[in-house]
Amino acid sequence: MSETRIVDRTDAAILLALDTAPLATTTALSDELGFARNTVQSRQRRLESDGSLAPPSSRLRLDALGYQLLAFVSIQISQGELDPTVAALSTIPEVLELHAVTGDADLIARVVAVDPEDLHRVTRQIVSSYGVMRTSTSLAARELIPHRMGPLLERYLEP
Amino acid sequence: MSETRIVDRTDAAILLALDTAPLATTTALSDELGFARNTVQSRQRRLESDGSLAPPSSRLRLDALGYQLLAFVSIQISQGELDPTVAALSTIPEVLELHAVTGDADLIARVVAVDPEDLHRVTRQIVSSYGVMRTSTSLAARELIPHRMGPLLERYLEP
DNA sequence: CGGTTGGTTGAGCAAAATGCTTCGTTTTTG
DNA sequence: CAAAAACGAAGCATTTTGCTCAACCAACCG
Repeated sequence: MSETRIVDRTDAAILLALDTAPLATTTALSDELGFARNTVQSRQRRLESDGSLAPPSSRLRLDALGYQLLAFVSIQISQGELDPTVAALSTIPEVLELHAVTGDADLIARVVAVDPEDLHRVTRQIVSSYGVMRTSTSLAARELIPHRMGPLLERYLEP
Repeated sequence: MSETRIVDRTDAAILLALDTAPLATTTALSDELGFARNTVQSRQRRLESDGSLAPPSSRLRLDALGYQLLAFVSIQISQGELDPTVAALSTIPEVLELHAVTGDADLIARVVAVDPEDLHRVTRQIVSSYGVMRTSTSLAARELIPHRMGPLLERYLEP
């Protein structure tokens, strides 16, 4: 049982304040939020060491890396070959996420590419990976709601 | 045309170093990487003000928020009603992302929930949103590759 | 109920980091 | 090739950090 600590109101307030001023100092945050500096400091450290936070590089936006194309690739795999298939797909840098899903597909991969041709290359690489039987690509043409956490966090603020 | 600045080798090195030590100071980074402190400082500031980085709260992991369930919901909508539909779906906090995709579905939403019952509630809310005709939910049972940026960034390090 | 534990606060202080500026050198770019 | 932009190095006043201590409060427990 992974005893996952769960964010509380204080953590949420700090995280939301950081969204407004990502480079804010601990002192500035404690001033603004009305917490003691000690509190903000220990909370920030705890969030980091807790494993509550993904690596900082995950903040990097894909277009800032030159990747203009995002696709969701549904993947059907051979029965009982999950582990080696995952290992094979892990070697493809453009595969940003991989999920085992219910439904007609077995896996869903989040994939990026610089242009259509590049996407084709990556898709081909996926198809030819160990254990992969069939794929189906959904190209994300427009990002209608960019990844957001704010609304969930704001729930914590009103008790 | 949004003239998007693109990350270079220096930026990539800084971001990757931060993954190892998220709370590292600018001074420590410049020491470790062999760049001048000025350089690291200006790069970090530029990344933030550039819009190259997503809000810090996007680093927060879902399970740290108490959300154990992740699902991809395919959504078919009424023709020509995109904007109001997006507006309606935006009001649901559990909808973390929304993409317009090619293929049989019109939209794909990334949705979280605390438990199956909660997911059912959220799904119902999506279905009953303005413009939504039909949905199909794929529950992400296991996260096989958690969101990662590292492999893409590491490409920048070898010139 | 008394005791314990865990988190918050406030204060203080030395050490460290930051913000900023200047200047010479590269590197890029038109 | 020349102008412009980026980088490295150095210095310094100011701010922040890291750490410690003591007091306080709430929840928890035997």
